Amino acid sequence: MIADVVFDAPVAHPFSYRVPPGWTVGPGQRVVAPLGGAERLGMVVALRDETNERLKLLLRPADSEPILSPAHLDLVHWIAAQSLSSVGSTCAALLPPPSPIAAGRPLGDEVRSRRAAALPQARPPEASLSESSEDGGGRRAGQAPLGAAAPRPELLIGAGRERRLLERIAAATGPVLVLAADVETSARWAQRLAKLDRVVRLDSGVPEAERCRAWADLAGGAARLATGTRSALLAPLGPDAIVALIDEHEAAHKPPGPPRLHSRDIVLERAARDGFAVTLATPTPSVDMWAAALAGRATLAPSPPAPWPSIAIADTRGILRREPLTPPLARGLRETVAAGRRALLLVSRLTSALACDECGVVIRCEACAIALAYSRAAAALACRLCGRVVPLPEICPACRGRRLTPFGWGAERVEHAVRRRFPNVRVARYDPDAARGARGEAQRAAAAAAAVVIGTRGALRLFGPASLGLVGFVSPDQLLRLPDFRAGERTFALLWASAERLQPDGTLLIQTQHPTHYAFDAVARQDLTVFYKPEVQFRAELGYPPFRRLAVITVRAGAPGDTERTANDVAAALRDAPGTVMYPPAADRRQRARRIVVKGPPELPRLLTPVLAPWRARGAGGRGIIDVEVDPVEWPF
DNA sequence: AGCACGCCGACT
DNA sequence: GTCGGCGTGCTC
Repeated sequence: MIADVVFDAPVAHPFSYRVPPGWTVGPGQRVVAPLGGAERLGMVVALRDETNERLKLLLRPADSEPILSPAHLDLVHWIAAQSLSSVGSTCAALLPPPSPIAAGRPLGDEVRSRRAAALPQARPPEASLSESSEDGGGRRAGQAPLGAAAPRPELLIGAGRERRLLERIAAATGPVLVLAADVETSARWAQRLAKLDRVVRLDSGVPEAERCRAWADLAGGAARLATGTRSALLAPLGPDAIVALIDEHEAAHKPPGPPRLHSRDIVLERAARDGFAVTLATPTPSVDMWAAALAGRATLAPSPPAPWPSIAIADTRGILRREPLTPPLARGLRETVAAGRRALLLVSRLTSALACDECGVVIRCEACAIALAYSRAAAALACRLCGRVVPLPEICPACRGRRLTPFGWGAERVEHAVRRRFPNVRVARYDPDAARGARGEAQRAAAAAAAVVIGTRGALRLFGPASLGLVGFVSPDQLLRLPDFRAGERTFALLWASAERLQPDGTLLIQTQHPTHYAFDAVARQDLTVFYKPEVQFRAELGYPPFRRLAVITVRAGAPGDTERTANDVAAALRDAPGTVMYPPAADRRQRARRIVVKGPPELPRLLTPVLAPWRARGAGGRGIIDVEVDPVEWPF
């Protein structure tokens, strides 16, 4: 017997091994096998009734039985094809690490019969294995395979959505899986569900042994309620399951690395195949899901409007801003603090840059070409990419001008201004991305005790619902102006999330030069449609997702000349791909790579795969120097 | 991805 | 004279 095994590596093909006599392995079971002189964890994708003495032997099973049913193994193939990732990497990202106990013994079969019963053994007949592996991906958010009989996914929106979800779970008798974008949210939901029944956690926030037991308990029926993150997407569930995805709009549902596919897209595809119900709970759905609902592929379940803070706009047009705080925001801060309430100032970035008042040039890193971050405290400029620190220049390198001033309201500048204006108020800066570990904890404690917190969007998680007296958006125009078609969507989500954290008599104050922007209007009127209607129209007119799909191809060869030449070769090949539009290669910020953006129809992955194959294959003529990101969440420029 | 092999610069 | 850089290629 020969087993075809895939590994967590960007290699498209499986590796073949002899199955030692007496073993019973199946497709979907993980094994340890020798590869490249090391013992590596792999996934058996096929078994062949042949033999070849020159092949190496498998070393030991890593799962005591298949962790993926044939149907789910096929789903993994679909995911890999969608995202142009390898099957092995996809398995590695979407499954929990194998149990050390199972890996240590030759073969375990004591739980086999019980567990197999809970796994769906076959896909709906109309969606055959070969069809789905070949299709490379017409289906998008909320698009069920033709003829499948799964209920439509439901978007739980509005106030009280999480309470409603909890009620629904309480009423359910079948298995329930709650999927969160991060471990902390998974933990929070585990606590909530614990009031109903025993809950197991499938995420990395619990010890590994507990995590493994959770999977087995869910499969065997010993546990009915589970929470987890991305590694729980393929957890064993019966067809009567309820699966809930929390905060569907969160970019964290599509973390870096393979498979580059949003958890929402994976869970919707799985639900359509397995025939279970999906609930997406979010304050502000992604535009993709909203459009799916408009097209009838998902249903909206709104709540009646709840108490809402007042929204105030401070129009900054025509005002030369030497101060981050306009008079209305300064007054709001003073009154909020005086009333013993807390305030949050949201800045769009942590740092400011230095620019020349005379010629307008921004001081950039010589090596990386990105704007150097201005620090008043350190009296220096620092590069966020390479770490280089240079003293503040006296004169403009471009025009020799002497008027260099900071621009952009970074957290540090805003903090300085607030402290100067309110010397007796406890002010804290919170930037969770910059400060991790012990320093992060200290910062968190300082922020928890402060009356005024200044931070980027990550600071929102410091505050519960209806806990703030004032949220000030110092300069949301910086967010809106980002060269990213999702800039509006992200700004809107942040505004709405801020409003939900304000007390009903609190105030959301927005300083902007675009006082009539529909994102602000929608929040002010507490009406999602005011934002989504024009946004969906804009996406449709300009051919952006979800109406067209995008892929970003990064080319990086050894020498700069090679990179450029290869990028041009790839671009020439793409120009002939039917139904796609290609934007010519552009240098990335570090000038070390070229990026090519391709727009295309829903089946874009299938169109790209053969065209890019010559560059994606390694060895044997291939170059292995390109990287493909399908459906990017962040615009790369 | 890891890891080995392989050919050119600064040093115990 | 070696140590070590990472460019190229392979792993059943």
